[in-house]
Amino acid sequence: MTAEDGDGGTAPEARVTIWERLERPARGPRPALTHDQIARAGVEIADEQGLDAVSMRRLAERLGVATMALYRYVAGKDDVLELMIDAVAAEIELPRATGWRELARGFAGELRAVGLRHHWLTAALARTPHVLTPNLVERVEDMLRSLDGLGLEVDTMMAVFGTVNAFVRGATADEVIRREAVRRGGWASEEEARIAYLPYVRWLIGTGRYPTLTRYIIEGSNEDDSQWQFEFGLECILDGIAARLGI
Amino acid sequence: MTAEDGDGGTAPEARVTIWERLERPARGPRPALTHDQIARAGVEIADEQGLDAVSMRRLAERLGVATMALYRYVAGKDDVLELMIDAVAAEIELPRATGWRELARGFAGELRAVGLRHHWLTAALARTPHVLTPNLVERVEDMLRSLDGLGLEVDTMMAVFGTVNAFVRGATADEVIRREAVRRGGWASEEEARIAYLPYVRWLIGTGRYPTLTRYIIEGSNEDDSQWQFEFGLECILDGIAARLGI
DNA sequence: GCACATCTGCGTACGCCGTACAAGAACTGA
DNA sequence: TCAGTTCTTGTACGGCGTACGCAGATGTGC
Repeated sequence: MTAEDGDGGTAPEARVTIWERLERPARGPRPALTHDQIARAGVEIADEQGLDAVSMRRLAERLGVATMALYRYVAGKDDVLELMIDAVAAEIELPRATGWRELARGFAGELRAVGLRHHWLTAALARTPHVLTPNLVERVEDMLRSLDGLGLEVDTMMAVFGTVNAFVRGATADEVIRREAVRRGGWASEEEARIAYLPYVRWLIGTGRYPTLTRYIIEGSNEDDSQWQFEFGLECILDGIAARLGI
Repeated sequence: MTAEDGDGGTAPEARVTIWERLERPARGPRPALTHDQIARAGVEIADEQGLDAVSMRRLAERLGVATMALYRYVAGKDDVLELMIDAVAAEIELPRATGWRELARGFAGELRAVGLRHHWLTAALARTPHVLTPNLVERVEDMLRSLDGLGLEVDTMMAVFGTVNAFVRGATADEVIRREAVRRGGWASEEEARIAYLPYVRWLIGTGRYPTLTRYIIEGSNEDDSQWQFEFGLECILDGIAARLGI
């Protein structure tokens, strides 16, 4: 939260993104780090100890440089997050040369997998303002291309992508939050967490105001809930899109 | 990130949520604050200056008490976030006595409206571990009840709710991020932001690797994009659910 | 070969943050 | 009245992001 003022009546100043500053000038001493190394180190720390553990000091320590050395490569911590997001976005591998529906399925599954593998991703995406990192843009392009030539307007194509994207992010975020609650609470399994929260749940049920939810808690077979819910939702969405657009 | 260890082999300890600690004992001096006031003050600060501005010090200052006084009412900052989330969740007003589809539409629209009105909500939901606040639970119950009696299993009912919920949260998050980028960049309008990012977009287009995205940028009529995209996606989802479940 | 512009790495310092701790103030029930 | 309980507060600690300026490494033009 550095440029927080927002009240200045100044003219729209051009924002220079990291991605435009990547090529290094050929004048001074050779840099000791690359942006890739920074991104990788950040991802490692976040994977191991959570996003809050990614501090400039710890990052520098892991890279073997002084804290302030990092600021030669990034303008601030937000840039680090952006590098990290782009790094894991590269892990999204889309299937080649299939129809839009297969590609959407692949994109959804991969995005969810990445979000679960890197449990900090959801929080990072919610924090950083600039989300058009190169690797993400590349996936968007692939998705749009699969929808091209079906007689849709570009706005509609983007809406299709946006719908799938929004669902996957929301579903993954929910799932991650539940898993994180288990981890941060110090419980070994979801079962232990359920036991720990039992008094609260009992209190909820005891109020008598949530009969349907109570039925879900008691009757529901909560086996592999998340995966099944995700696939159910995704197929509904793809069905709805196909029907509405006639594709 | 207080209970971050997660390695202790201790037994599953019961977690006592705020909601169970709300009733006060009748012994000591009268409390100067209520949880409601704390929630309201937090929401005000976040609305005005963003979620990062909600610090225990600032919160206490606005309430006219010392910083540490807050800790008589909350166990830590996470509790404050939870109170804030529950406070704005109360703003979700569902239509009465309609079919599941109308109710889902209402829920979606209201949740999106709340998320846009309180632009910090998305980030808050991504940070706090415990998301079963009373007011949220109440909305879940209403949604589930509207699906009851249609011959669905409880798991399916919950999946329907989860799908709609995930989509709305994802879509709203995306929208908020875009708006926040404008605000934090200090630009007065989205048009100014577009101009500021023009060099980057030009660079993206210049690479020639994103032809379909380029077409969207050039041909797309980006008028009221978000609202239209949201409604398009929502209707597709409701269509798909109705068709798949025969309801 | 050498001065100079330029870039890199780093140490220090400032003002924030969340919150542990313990002592004092306010209130109640006996 | 007064012991017991709860509420409020000041201080302090370790951590955070990063502004600033200096020392040294590196390439360029003479």
